[in-house]
Amino acid sequence: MTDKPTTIKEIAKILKVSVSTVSRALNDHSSIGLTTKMRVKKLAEELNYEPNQKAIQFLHGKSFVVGVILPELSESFFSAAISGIEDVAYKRNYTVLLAQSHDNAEREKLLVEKMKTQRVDGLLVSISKTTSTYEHFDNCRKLNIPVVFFDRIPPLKDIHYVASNLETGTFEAVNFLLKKGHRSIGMINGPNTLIASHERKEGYIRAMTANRLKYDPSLIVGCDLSEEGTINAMDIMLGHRRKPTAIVTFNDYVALFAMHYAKSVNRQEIDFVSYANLPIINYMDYSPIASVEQFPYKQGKKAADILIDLINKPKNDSGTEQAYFNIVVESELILSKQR
Amino acid sequence: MTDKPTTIKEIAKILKVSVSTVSRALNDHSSIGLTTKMRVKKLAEELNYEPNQKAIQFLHGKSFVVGVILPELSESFFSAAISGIEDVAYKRNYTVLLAQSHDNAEREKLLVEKMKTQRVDGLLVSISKTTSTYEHFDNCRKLNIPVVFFDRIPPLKDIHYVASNLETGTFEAVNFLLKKGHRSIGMINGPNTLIASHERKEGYIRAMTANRLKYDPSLIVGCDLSEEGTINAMDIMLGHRRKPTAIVTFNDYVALFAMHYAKSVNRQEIDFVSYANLPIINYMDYSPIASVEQFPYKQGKKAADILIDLINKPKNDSGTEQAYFNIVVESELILSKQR
DNA sequence: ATATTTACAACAAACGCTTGCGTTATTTCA
DNA sequence: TGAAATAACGCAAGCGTTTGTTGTAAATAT
Repeated sequence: MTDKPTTIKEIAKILKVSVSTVSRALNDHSSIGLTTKMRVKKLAEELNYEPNQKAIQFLHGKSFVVGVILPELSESFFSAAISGIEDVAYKRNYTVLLAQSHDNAEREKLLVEKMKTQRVDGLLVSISKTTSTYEHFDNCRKLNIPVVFFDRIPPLKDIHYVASNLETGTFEAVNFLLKKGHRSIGMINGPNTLIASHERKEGYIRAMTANRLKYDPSLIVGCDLSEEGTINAMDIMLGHRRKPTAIVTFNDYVALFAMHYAKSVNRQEIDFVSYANLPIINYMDYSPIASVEQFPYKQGKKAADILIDLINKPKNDSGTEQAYFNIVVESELILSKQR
Repeated sequence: MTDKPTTIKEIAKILKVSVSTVSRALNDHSSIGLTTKMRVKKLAEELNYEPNQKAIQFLHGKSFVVGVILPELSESFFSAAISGIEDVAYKRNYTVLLAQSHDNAEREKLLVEKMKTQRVDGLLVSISKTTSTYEHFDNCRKLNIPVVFFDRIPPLKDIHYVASNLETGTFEAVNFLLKKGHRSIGMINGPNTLIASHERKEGYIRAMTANRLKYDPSLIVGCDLSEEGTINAMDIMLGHRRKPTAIVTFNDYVALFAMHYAKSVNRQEIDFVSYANLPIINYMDYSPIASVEQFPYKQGKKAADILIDLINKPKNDSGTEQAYFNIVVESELILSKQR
């Protein structure tokens, strides 16, 4: 039946008016008579007319689409962030083009390329673990596509980003453990390439010194975040001469692996503190006693808002100094519910 | 510097050739001389030329975008499915426009509308828990936008879908428990509105009768999948006169709640079997002894493949009877690794 | 040397829609 | 009654690309 979608032209022909009249009628332009307006709208309705967005986008050079590139949707941090992004995007009449890099720098590059050819109006990016070059993003700037990074941000100047400050949350976490009486606190940290690893370390150190305790670097061990890596780290922890009685882990997965291992070697007395990623971890029998919450939904919202603002900002007229949004969302220590 | 993106026209002007020549040169058309080709390509490179997809899509009336609407990304079934969808979409040169209904029928309707105005070439949908009317999808057909449902499919004739058959997996699960010696097996099922609940029940019944055992309907209790609902169901289970020694739960969340509750009332001896959703559940100390795997990644791939085939199929020339793809992915019982 | 093919490139239309401007009637005011 | 204001609509350009057709020179065949 309905083969090709109805066009404005067909309506015009049937009603024996010009296409411009139809267009204006549909857009409630003031210079169109009420009767013609009605006739046009009625027929449009009947014919199931839907304006061809492709044509309109093409005409305006805008797509009302924001691209989102993130490492892994299955990580609940990101799926929560996406919800935030979606919510503001829809509220502001944008749609979301989503893609996962699967923590692969190559793929990430490819995706940026794809987004570029799709001519998204802006890009929201959380970079992959393995990304070490950043030209593909510069490239976007050349095409006037604003980029806002969130959570996993590259070590660059002159970028827009939204990220959480893990330093304060970590400070709170370590401080909490100290107040609880722990004196030897271990930390299973992430790879040094991540800014987040440094922030955690800083928070740890600050908490120690704030409590007039000596900071023992050997109590912080790096880890590639895999299960094997975690077990290696745990072996170091458990064999440490200072016998840590509490451990701060890089994320919930690491916590899970670590706790599991601790239990298997009968060291269940160790207290764990982690960073909130997995909602279900609270349902476990042996779970972290506290978590540093990073508010992914809020971060997503914020980032999307900034991006869309950026998109709609009048072009930087050569003279105007470009301002960069650097939003830091404070993290917060949340004590686990007693179960 | 670079304000507006470079166009083919500018290249033409600079090189003093026609736009068509430039276009053909860039597309390696045979009727363009090698030297001009080179000149054009070189300049295009220098000017950072990127073809304006909006214009191209508009011209062809195609967007090379498939829309995906699903309930919740944070459910790992869906995030896995998305990965499958993405993979085939990219391989076949499509991009993915994603949206979550958050299990809200209203929002789902809205999203379909949005997808329609965005003129996606096709739609992949897993309907929300609360969806009960389906006209919004019919609407797509009128615009010649093919729709393929996956996993959560509506009870309609004449639709394309990919879904898993939970009946066989459930049969295997119950059968497995019976072979293991259990004689009283409970099932915490989902709401009756879901087809999946029925399939589970059917599988349960078939396994019982296949083993010449009487089927006791009171051993299957419904549940709204919340924690409270699960605890209610568990109370019924635990108070049942036949004392179930094994329980099949609707999904991993329910399993988690149930196991936790079982442990808290010291009934840790009960064996659980669930449906695989959460990868991390295997890291728990007290976890299901087996899971029914539904292969979300595979389902996603399959669904996307069908959709894109549909998109590229020559239009149904009035006479040709439309064929509907109804793909069933068999589920499979996976025994948990001994840990 | 003339006719015919070949190689290369330009012209122009088309996709659906918006919008500045021009063109009619019709009304309003002096 | 004539001039100017107003209302209602049509014309046509333009957004960036692709593509069928046409044009023109050089190369080949006769």
